[in-house]
Amino acid sequence: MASQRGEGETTATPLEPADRERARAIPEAAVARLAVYLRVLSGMADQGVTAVSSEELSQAAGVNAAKLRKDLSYIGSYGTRGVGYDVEVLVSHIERILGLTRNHSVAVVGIGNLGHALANYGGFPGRGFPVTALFDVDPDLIGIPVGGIPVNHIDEITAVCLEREVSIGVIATPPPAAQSVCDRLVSAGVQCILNFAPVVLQVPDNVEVRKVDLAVEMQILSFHVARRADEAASVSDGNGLGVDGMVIRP
Amino acid sequence: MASQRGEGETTATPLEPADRERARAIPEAAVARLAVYLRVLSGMADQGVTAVSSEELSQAAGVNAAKLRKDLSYIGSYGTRGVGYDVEVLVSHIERILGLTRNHSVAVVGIGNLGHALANYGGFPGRGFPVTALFDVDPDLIGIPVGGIPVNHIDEITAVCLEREVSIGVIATPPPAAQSVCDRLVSAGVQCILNFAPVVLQVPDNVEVRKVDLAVEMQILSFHVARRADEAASVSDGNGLGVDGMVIRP
DNA sequence: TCGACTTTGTGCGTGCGTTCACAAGCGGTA
DNA sequence: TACCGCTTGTGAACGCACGCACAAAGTCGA
Ligand SMILES: NC(=O)c1ccc[n+]([C@@H]2O[C@H](COP(=O)([O-])OP(=O)(O)OC[C@H]3O[C@@H](n4cnc5c(N)ncnc54)[C@H](O)[C@@H]3O)[C@@H](O)[C@H]2O)c1
Ligand SMILES: NC(=O)c1ccc[n+]([C@@H]2O[C@H](COP(=O)([O-])OP(=O)(O)OC[C@H]3O[C@@H](n4cnc5c(N)ncnc54)[C@H](O)[C@@H]3O)[C@@H](O)[C@H]2O)c1
Repeated sequence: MASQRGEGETTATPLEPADRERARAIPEAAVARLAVYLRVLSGMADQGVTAVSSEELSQAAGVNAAKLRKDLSYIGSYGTRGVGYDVEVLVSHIERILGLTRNHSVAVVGIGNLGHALANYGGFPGRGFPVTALFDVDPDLIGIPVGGIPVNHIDEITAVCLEREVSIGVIATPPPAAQSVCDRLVSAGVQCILNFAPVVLQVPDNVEVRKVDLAVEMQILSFHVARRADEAASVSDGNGLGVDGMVIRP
Repeated sequence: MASQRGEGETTATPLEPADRERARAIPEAAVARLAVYLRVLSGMADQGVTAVSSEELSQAAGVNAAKLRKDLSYIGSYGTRGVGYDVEVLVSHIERILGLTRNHSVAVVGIGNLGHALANYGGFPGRGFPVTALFDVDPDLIGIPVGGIPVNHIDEITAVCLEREVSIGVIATPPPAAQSVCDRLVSAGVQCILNFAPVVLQVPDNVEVRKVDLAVEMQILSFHVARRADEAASVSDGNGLGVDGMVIRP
């Protein structure tokens, strides 16, 4: 995958003033979808597709076509009426708005089960997020390379993060250590944090945190199971389990 | 109204009709937060805290106090004015609404880097989500126990899912296999899917999909880095804001 | 060159979610 | 018992986001 970057563009493309104001006004929800469009578009580009309509793209991305067009309009007018969008043009503009014209160095803290998976994962470097530093407290891990990067001791976090210009920190430690690790990342100058520990992190205003909480995801799914079961129960008899004849048809 | 403390409640607590209507009306966003409150409350309960005010709880959960109270009001009125909430009471009611009074059996498909981490993770069983089935296509993996569960071949997915009453399927395969795996899960009767593959899954209406997309998370972070950098640039850069029209929100 | 057709970009109504602000309700106290 | 201070629960206003529907704008063929 990975439509290669660093091709024709200058390494640090600053946004035009007009784009700057645009970027400020893009709704958070739209930003998340732009990232999805970008991936779909990259896939299309890899398959040699050069043009795409909002209808096609919206279906591939699983959203409403009007919403897609509105999302794209936040970043400018790069479509051609009557025709659609040029895939490469769209890719490059979304990348520019998302700040992907520059690489973002990633540090992973906590090289356990999850940390290993993240460090070994090949999907990030190809998308402009090279993992350049790994940290842990376990003496047995220090110095061992994981995914090609040797693990550093957490105490070296400030020096290493500064040296390697880490801009995104990933927390994959046990919950009790998460806040302390977060604090250390922040004082090392990291302003973006992706948190896997099921803990609500307290950070200063200038730091952006996103959390990935699998237990929460499952509980949301559970809620929908329950709601569905109740719906079924209130329609038919009081038994939603066991013998239903699997009536799922697309 | 079922307001009495129903301790000693049986494993399958059906929702009262009144609650059923409530549950249907809970905004999706609130459900996600309820799951967070639940975890914070569980932590408090473990530390012996028995009562909590909306102010305390909201700070621990990192949300606005008014929002927290509104969220809690969706599930009923279980607080005491002038005092606050009883931690255990709140825990049990949130669990009931989220459908956590019953266990949800989980199947993981794709036992690679990520699948191993998930299968080994101890955080799910403790929260009512026992992992009871693992699937892969790799012959070397079939039969090998991971986290105590032997890996089955993907071709056995229907039989095994039915037998073990799997209600949540987790997809951790490479992207090209994801849609096909999803289809097989669906035809095995699984109606809830958690997808780690960076692919937009197509599913029938009666199936609920949630996706965890790390690349998207990082790109959102990247967007904020870029926006912040531009902001800094426009402050030091005098001519940046000559553009007309566009109104910027504070 | 012109007209017909296609698809974008967006103004606008609608509905959901967030926030404010305060009355209602409860426990403690005199 | 009556009062006081505290916290909940919620009505109401607001703001954002979604999606419809259509004019604008371009392409293509004749
Ligand atoms: N494994 C999963 O599938 C999964 C799923 C959901 C959530 N999580 C969460 O992700 C986090 C990591 O999970 P895991 O399964 O990889 O745990 P793990 O126990 O396998 O690994 C944790 C690692 O963090 C290291 N560590 C501990 N304290 C540290 C500190 N102060 N500084 C740096 N490193 C430290 C440990 O040495 C260990 O290597 C946990 O918070 C867990 O709740 C994991
Ligand atoms: N590892 C990470 O940290 C990470 C991060 C983000 C996203 N992801 C995504 O998660 C998914 C899994 O990542 P990974 O690193 O574990 O990959 P992996 O290659 O280590 O493991 C994939 C596993 O899936 C199995 N598999 C392949 N086709 C299958 C099929 N049709 N049915 C069942 N099993 C099949 C393979 O045998 C392999 O064991 C990928 O889609 C990846 O993009 C992973």
